[in-house]
Amino acid sequence: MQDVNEVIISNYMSNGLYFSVAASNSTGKILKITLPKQSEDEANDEIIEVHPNFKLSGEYRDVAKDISGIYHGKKTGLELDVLELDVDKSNRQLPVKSEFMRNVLVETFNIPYGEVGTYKSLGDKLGTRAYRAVGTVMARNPFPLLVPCHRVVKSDLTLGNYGGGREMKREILKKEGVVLKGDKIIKKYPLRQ
DNA sequence: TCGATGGCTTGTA
DNA sequence: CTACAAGCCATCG
Repeated sequence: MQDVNEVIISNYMSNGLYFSVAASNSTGKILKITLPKQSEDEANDEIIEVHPNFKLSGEYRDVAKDISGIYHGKKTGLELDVLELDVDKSNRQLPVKSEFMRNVLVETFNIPYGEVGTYKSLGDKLGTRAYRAVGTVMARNPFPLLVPCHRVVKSDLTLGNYGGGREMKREILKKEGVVLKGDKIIKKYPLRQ
């Protein structure tokens, strides 16, 4: 597999919020997704920071639209195989940095719409007690929304932290039908442990 | 290489 | 309910 030399950035705007996705020009796989931003530049800049060689194109606009949909509470038909999940064994600018990171991201992807998992439940599935390390993977998730780290909460069912802020996490979960009281999920089910 | 740092968890008070 | 300590272990500089 060759290096990522150039990425294709596509955008989508909805309700004044801008989303960007970056795909590899060689494999077509998604390398990075941004959370909603106030402007297109702001969204693009987050990607360009990591991938300075880029071109803008509408090629992945449909993907960006789906990402925007997830933010607004819709389900997505996108599958895991749109993502670049190869582990970055050397210095190839790939987003997934370790087997551990890949495993955590895949497990997170499998948390269904409207359900939640916990940092602990993910760790347990992977046979590790490195719950904090699970949180670190969430914090560095290159594919927010599509890999639904917003559905990963603390073991006491309070929200925990989120890259886009706790408020954003709460709002997305509410749109998915998760019932909260303050920072705590009160509805016992649906709940994925 | 090794210590510091985390979107955490559990136990104790 | 809050507060703090200790434990965990992958990652980063």
